[in-house]
This record gives sequence, structure tokens and C-alpha cells, in this order.
Amino acid sequence: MAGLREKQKADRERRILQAAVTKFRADGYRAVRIEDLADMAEVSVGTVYNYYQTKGDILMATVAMEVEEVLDAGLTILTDPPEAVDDALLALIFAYYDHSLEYLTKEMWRTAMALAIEAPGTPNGRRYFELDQRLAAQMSDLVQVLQDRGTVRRDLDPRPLGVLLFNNLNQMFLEFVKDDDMTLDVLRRRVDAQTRPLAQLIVAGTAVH
Amino acid sequence: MAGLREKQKADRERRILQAAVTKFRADGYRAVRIEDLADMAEVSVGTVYNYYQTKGDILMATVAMEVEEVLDAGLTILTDPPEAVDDALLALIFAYYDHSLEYLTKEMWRTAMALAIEAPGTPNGRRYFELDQRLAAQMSDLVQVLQDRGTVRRDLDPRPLGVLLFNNLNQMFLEFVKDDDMTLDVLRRRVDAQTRPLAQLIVAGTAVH
DNA sequence: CTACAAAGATGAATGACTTCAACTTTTTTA
DNA sequence: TAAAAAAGTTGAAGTCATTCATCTTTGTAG
Repeated sequence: MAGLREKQKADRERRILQAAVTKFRADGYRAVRIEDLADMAEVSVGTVYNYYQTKGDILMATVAMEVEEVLDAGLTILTDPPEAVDDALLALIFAYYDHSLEYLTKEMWRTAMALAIEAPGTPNGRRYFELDQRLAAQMSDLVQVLQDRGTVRRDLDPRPLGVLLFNNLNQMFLEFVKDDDMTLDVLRRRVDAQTRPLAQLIVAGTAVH
Repeated sequence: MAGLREKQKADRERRILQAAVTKFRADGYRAVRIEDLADMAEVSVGTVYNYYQTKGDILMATVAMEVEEVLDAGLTILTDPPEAVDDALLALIFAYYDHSLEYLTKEMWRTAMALAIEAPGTPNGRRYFELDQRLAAQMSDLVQVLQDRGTVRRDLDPRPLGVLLFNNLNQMFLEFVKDDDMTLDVLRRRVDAQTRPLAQLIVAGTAVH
């Protein structure tokens, strides 16, 4: 199985992705030509296309790496979330935000989002959508955990509530990546201001009026 | 002022836009080449670029036309909205949806949205964002009208509420254009189901629990 | 070890958007 | 009205993503 050919293939793919992460970050997605990646990865242009179907495909592979990191970070929060409901929700949201710029720049995020909207039926569009869904599901899981603890009202369905929270944090993230001047700190503060009031509405044993 | 040159310029621009609306609808934005538009408008490729900076620019001009129609339709609702709060909100939302496919196809909407996200700092991105804001403002205006009438609770700020409603209808519209198989009717039903419960929460003189 | 088959790498060719230096048409000036 | 200036048009050339026929490398059978 692990013959020479297999090893070489794995190595080439790794080199191409490595080149992409480096060059996209350094020069911007748009400015980087496939030939630049090929040069850095020491393969030909044609070979890049043997491993990735399109330029957007290479970007999406990077997005997938990033989102895996984000999901991992989220899992850590899920295992032992803060006591207070608002703190717990914000802990997860901030974990997402804090791990969102590991491999990707704002420009890369914008391009990936644009790609997913423009061609939702392609493998890439579907892949992005699927990553979104996993994040929304993790948010729902957190709500479930809090409900099991008894800190979130029993009469709420964790799934749509998680989706609502995710839609909001995602929309706010979109505003963030659309504005090159907005800092992570401003993003955090805004979402904080939005989320705490909502959290008050869903805590158990409190009258809502 | 209205010399020969001016007339010719206006006429060329009109012909190019007309060609774009026709061809984009018939063959799809992606499939249409600038040369096709140039041929139909009886100008050269270079001339197309004297009137529009990029291919996306031509699309955005079409989007602007469409949104003007949508805003007009909305204004009609604003002058005499239905009595019930939920009916009034839905009347405006449906007016938007019903006028959204006059000039644009789903593919064209997707492309325009992708463009606006990918390049938010360009004239086109800003233009799209601005159109969005005008729609959100109109939704806020409707809430204001209803509040003035006394059917919406006094203690709510119409502006963020309008933005929330717009964000939701916009998000739902995004889902609609992402799915080529979804009909306008399904979109309407979904938004109806989302909006009526929310409307109940904001009507005046009703206890919320 | 040799020859054949399979897998994969290669880069020149293709196609589409965009640019720009040269050419036309319109307007202004005398 | 004729020349000069200004404005605008033109399409060939440039750039870059993507494809594909050909060549090279690796694996396998005798």
C-alpha cells in the first residue's frame, strides 16, 4: 500500500496545500497564480490540477483545515462550559472567533463565502455548507448541555435555538470579514452585547416579561 | 448639452444594459461573454468597458434597477398597510419577493451577492450594501408607521427591529436563490411561519410571557 | 532483468475578462 | 468652413484559470 508512488502523491499534495496557505496569506488569494503555487510546491501547473479541481478548491481545503481547528476548540469548551448561560455561549462563540484566522485571512474568508454562495450546488459549495452545519450543530449541542445541567429552560428546543445563535454569530463574522479595519475585539464586544440579553431570555427559573 | 455626442452615449449605454438584461436572463450570467453583449448592442468590446468597469458592474446595474422596482412596490404597501401587524409585515416582505425576479434570475442574484461579499470595498460592493440598507430602512419605516398607528408596542425601537426583520427576510431570500428548485411559494410559506410568531410578540396591548 | 501496463506529471494551447495605443467622430476655434 | 482639440471607439494583445494530448515514472508479470 505505502509504495513509493503513494508516498510521493501524499507529499505533493501536502506541498501544494502548504504553498497555498503560505502564499495566499502573504500575497492574497487573488494575486496568487496557480503557477506560483506550482513553483513553490515544485510541481507543474497540470499537477496542481491533478490534486485540486479548481483554485477555489485549494482555498476550500484550507477553510476545511481552519474549521476543523475551530470545531476542536469548540469541543474543549463543550466538555466543561462556564457556569452562567451567557458566559458559556460566549465562551464557545469566542473560541470560534479566536481560531478563525489561524490559516485564513479576511480576504480568504470572503472569497470562500462568495464561492459558496455563487455555486452552492458544486462540491465546494456543498462542502462549505456542510462545515457551517457542523458548527451550528455544535452550538446546539452546547445549548443541550446547558439544558441538561438545568440552567436553560426546559421548554426550548435546543436545535433551532442553536441554529439561531449560529446564524447570528455567522452574520456578525461576515460583517467582520467584510471590513478589513474591524478588529477581533470589536467583533467580540458587539456579539457580547447581542448575546447576553438573549441569554437572559433562555435561562431557567426566570420570569420573562 | 443634449448634443449628438450625449445622445449617442446615452443610447449606447441603454443598448448595452438592455443586451445584458436579455442575454443574462436567457443564457445565464456566466455563459454570456462581453463580446456577446458588444455584438448585441452593436458596439465593440472596448466600448462596453467605457461604460461599465467590469462584467460584475453590468450585473450590478441590473440589480440596482431591480431593487428600485422592489422599493417602489414597498412604498405602495407603506402608504396603506393592512390593519393587522403580521399582515402588514408580510405584505411588505411578499411585495419584495414578488418583485425580485423581474430582471434577475436566481443565478444573477447569487453572482451579485457573491460579488458584494468578495469585494465589499469596491464601488460595486458598496453599492449593493447601500441598496440593502435602503431596504432595511424601508422595513424600519413600516414598523414606525405601525407604531404610530398604535398597533406596535411603544417600547420597541423601530430601527433595530426593522433591521432584524430585514436580516431574516434577506437570509431566507439567500436560501431561496441558493436552491434552484425552491419556488417563491415555498419561500413565502416559510417566512410566513417565521414572521407571524414574531409579529405576535411586538403587537401593542398584549402580554408577553 | 526486461518488457509491458498503469498511473501520474507536464506545459503548451484554449478561452474569457480586461487593458491600451492607435484611430474616428464630434465639437470648438479662428 | 477648415484646422485643431477633445472625446470616444476599436480590436488586438496581455493575463490568468483551466484542459488535454504526450511523455515519464512506477509497478508488475514472465
